[in-house]
Order: sequence, then structure tokens, then C-alpha cells
Amino acid sequence: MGRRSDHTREELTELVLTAGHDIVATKGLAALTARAVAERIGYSPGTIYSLFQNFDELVLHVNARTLDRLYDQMAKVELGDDITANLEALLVCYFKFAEDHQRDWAAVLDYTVPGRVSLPAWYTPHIDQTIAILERAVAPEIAPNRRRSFALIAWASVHGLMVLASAGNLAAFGAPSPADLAHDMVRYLATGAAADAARPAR
Amino acid sequence: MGRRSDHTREELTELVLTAGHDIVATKGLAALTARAVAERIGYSPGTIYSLFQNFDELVLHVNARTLDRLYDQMAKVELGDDITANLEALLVCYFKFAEDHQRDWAAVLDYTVPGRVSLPAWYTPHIDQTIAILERAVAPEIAPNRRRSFALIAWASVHGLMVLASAGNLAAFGAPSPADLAHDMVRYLATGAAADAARPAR
DNA sequence: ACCTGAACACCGTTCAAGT
DNA sequence: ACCTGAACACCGTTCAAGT
Repeated sequence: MGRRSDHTREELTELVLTAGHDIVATKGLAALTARAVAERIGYSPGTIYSLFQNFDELVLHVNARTLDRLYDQMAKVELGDDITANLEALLVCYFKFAEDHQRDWAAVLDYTVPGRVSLPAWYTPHIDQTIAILERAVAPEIAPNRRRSFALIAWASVHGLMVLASAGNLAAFGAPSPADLAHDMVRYLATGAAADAARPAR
Repeated sequence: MGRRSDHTREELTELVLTAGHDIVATKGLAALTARAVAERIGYSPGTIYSLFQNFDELVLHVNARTLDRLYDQMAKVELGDDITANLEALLVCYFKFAEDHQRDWAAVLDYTVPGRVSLPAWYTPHIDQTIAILERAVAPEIAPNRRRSFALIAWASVHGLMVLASAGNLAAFGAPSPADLAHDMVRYLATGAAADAARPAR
């Protein structure tokens, strides 16, 4: 019992997050518990609470890792001058990621911290980096002062589709595949936004 | 202890669902537990499991109630010949409902049955009825064979916005209000879909 | 100082035992 | 036949006690 100091605080945090992400990726969000993480790294449950305020924060950190991996993939997509082509390319990348990371991505989609009204400040950039890619993707046709808003709209739209698909809410309605719906969706949004920008008055 | 027969099975189910919805509406999803429901109706926890296979099913039934109340409001919206105006009117109704039913609507947005791949068949119509309203709303400009698909796209888009807003994921990004974003969103979708339909070839 | 592990207050769920 | 309530196997979380 007692003192070990096998690892620094930073090393321990890294161990916990790696173990946590492994558990989510292989067994899903429901299998991610403090005891499971502790057992996997060979520490007691209590240790986790010296690293994280509570378990929700651990889950958010694990999800932040998954978001970073999505960003790594999205950042590789080559963008051109056609907004619709750009969005389609990003969509293909996103759907491939979601398929390759079914359980850990489902955790990002599904997890909501009970009772929380806003996300912690450190979490925001993990999403923001990918939204920034979206802004660059729509730059060719969307005016600078509308880009952020449009990127958020596109992000939220596809997010909604994925959330519903993940929960099994789409197949039941005779919907085409989520991928087909998403492609139509972003095309509508892109042409609609372009037409809106071309209107004489707002 | 033992036999009471104060209520029929149907009455008991009704009691449970009313109590469950009350709890969710006033205290939120986290407060909805089998013990809390049982205590409120004056029965033991075990009784609940003679009415529902498991607790997830109880939550889904409570959420189905909330969806029905949304439908009741949405069905009152008067629809005209302008697809954008129709969607805007439905949006106003939806946002009002979400504000009037913060906790019970958040439960619908947030709840995902762990490990489930598809929703139970009885649950589908509770969503479907509202999607049907959307289909009627877009009828003036969307061809019959595209209506369902477009209604699903619009539904999923707004859903994504609400999910993100509910989780506190939008305010952090310097976004306009969810309502403003939603209005832009459906306008883009409507004009985009109309432009798409007018294209010479698919 | 660091870490343990037992304990606390909860869950969902089951099922022998009462009426 | 209907319902109880104690029990089981879990949770997240805390904290006195060990090294």
C-alpha cells in the first residue's frame, strides 16, 4: 500500500487517457468506468480522482483525443476553389473516420455531461480546429463575415445526421443512406448560401 | 406486502409514465430513476419491471410522450404555399416548445440507449408524425419523390443545432443565437433544394 | 507525498416470499 | 396473481490509513 511514484503526474494522466481511449474504442462508452481504467493501468480507482475532478472530465478528455484524431484526418483533405467539392471531400473523410472509429466516435456523439450548461474552456479548441477547416473549405464562395456562421451551420447539420444515424433514428424512416443524405444536405446548403449572398438585399 | 390490485396494468403504466414525465420535466433526465418513479406512485421498484422490460424502455416511453406534445404544437402551425415561410413558422413553434420544455426536451435530445442499433418499432411513429408535418410544409416546392428525403435533411439539420446548443457547444464558438442560425440554415436548405430541383439534369 | 482500498450512497435488476 | 423488499452486482466518489 501507499506511495509508489512509479510515474510523474503527467505520465499517469497519459496512461489514464490512453487506457480510457482504448476502452471506449474497443468496448464502447458504457464500458468506460473509473474502476476499469484503474485496473487497466494497475492503480486504484482513487488515483484517478487525484488527476481529474470527476469522471465526466475524464470522458471529455478521452473524447477530446478522438476529436484530435478526426482533425488529423480532416487536415489531410486537399481543398480547392469549389465549395461544394470541398464539402463533399470533407464529408467523405468524415464518414470514413466515423466508420473506422465507430465506438469512440459514438462516444463523442452520444456523451452529454449531465447538468452542464457549457463546455469547459479547454475543450473548445478540440472542436474549433476542425470548424476552422470548414471555414477554409467554404472561403471560395462565402464572404468572410459569413464564413463562421456558415461553417457552424454545416457542422451542426452533418452532426445532426450522424447523431440520428448513430441512434438508429434514420434507417427506420425509409431514409437513403446517411452518406447520400449528407451529400444532398451540404449541396443544398452550399447552393442556398451562395444564392443568398447573391441576393440584392438582406 | 403482497397483492393489492389497486390499479389495472394499464392504469399502472399510465401512472408510471405520468410520474416519469413529471420527474424529467421538473428535475431532468438524471433524476429519472426506477426508485424515484416507484416512490412517487407508491409502489416498489420491482413493480416497474413487471410493466417494462428494462429501464431504457421506460425512458423511451417518457420521451415518446414529450415527442407527442411537440407534435401537438407543431400540428397547430398553419402552412401556406411558401416553403421558406412554412419552415420558419415551424421553427418558431419548435424553439418555443424547446424553451417551454427545457428539461424534458433535453432528455429527448440527449438520451441514447446504450448498445442499441435501432429504435423499437413502436417508437418510430412518435417521430414520424412530426416529420410528416415537415413533408407537408415543403410540398409546395419539393417534388413528391424528394419530400421525404428533404424533410429528413431539414429535421436532422435543426436537430444537430439543438443538440449542440443543448450541450453548450455553440455559444463557445462565437455563434449567433441558435434561433438565428436555424433560420439561416432552413433558408439555405430551402433555396438550395429548389435550385437543385430546377437544374436540367441530375 | 503518494497511493490504497474500504466505505458510502447511490444505480438497474431479480426473485423468493408474503397476502 | 400481484406486489414487496431484500439482495446482487455494479456505479462515482471520498478519505483515513498505510508506506
